[in-house]
Amino acid sequence: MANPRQPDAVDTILAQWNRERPDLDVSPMGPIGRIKRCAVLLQRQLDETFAEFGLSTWEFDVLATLRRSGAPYCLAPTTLFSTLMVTSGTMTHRMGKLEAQGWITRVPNPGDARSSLVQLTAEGLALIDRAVEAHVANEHRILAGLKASDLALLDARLALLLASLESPASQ
Amino acid sequence: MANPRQPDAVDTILAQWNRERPDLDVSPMGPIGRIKRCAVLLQRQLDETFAEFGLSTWEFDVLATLRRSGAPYCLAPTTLFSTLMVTSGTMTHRMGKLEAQGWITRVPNPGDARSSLVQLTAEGLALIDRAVEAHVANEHRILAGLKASDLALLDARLALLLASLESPASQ
DNA sequence: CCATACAATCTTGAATTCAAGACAAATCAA
DNA sequence: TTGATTTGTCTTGAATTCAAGATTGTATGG
Repeated sequence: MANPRQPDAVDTILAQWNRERPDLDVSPMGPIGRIKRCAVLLQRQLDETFAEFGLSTWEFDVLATLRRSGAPYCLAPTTLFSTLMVTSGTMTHRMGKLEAQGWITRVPNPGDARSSLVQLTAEGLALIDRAVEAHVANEHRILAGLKASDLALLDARLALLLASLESPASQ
Repeated sequence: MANPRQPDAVDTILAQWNRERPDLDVSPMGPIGRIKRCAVLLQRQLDETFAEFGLSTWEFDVLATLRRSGAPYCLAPTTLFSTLMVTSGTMTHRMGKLEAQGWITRVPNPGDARSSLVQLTAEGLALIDRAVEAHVANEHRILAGLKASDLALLDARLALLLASLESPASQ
């Protein structure tokens, strides 16, 4: 009926479970397994472009978060770690590394003496502006194998799922 | 025109980039960012069920891979780490932990003295059989917020993307 | 048979992450 | 004001992972 497609790794997993545990309806493993596997494979390809700029994924993520926040490219650590879905301890470690590289500096937070603010340096800004151009081009290349209509459908349904996962009810 | 939906974290990111770098077409960040974010949020919810059985994700993954391979639940380390997309060193470490827990044993490989085979113990088999039932139920619950038709569309397009990412041409 | 290449696994050291708790500053209640 | 609570960040220690190289066994070509 619909388009036949080439089998992927998840089809194999589903077939194995259906043989071994026919009492279970393992169909949710399809989308969940594919999301997980796509995430890993996508990440590997994104990393290659980051590496061309001497960046790891997490370095790119922090610099990009500061960049897209707009001038003066300055955010509180709490904003950064909640946006990036990591713990505060992880963020402390990341800021130390990025500061040592000269890509960010800490500036005092006039409104709250418990924290500093994190700001892109001129070097950090120049780097992330170049890196994000290559990154976006890379993403276009990675998705070029899909028709625009399929990509739009995929994105719309991912948005539904993400909204469901982000809603408090699902916690 | 189409269904309005509630905005998610990725909508915010796209809006920020469009404001800061209107020269870039950042639309691929939509699906790629959503896949990454869904993967993280899904994983957190899956972990809660694994924890009920005293399992971490990677422990579940190894035991489940052995289980779905069928009797005698026995695979070579190379099969395991390529299936699970980790390095051989990671697999060595994992096998040590699982063996210490008594969930797997190593049996000699009659065909190749360089390797042993890894086999589920009776305890490991009983554990993973119970855990996978809860895991599948949990996955059903997690996806219950989506209509079946949306889920089917999502899965079909994810399969297209995954096939594209798994094909050698995309490496 | 031997040398060479190849394959499977393990070891080592470094990087990254988190959870839990420590600590200081801010906020709130009275 | 003062004490209690909350908030923001950092520290510590353990867990997990990978890359690179070491080790051992297998296959292959003379």
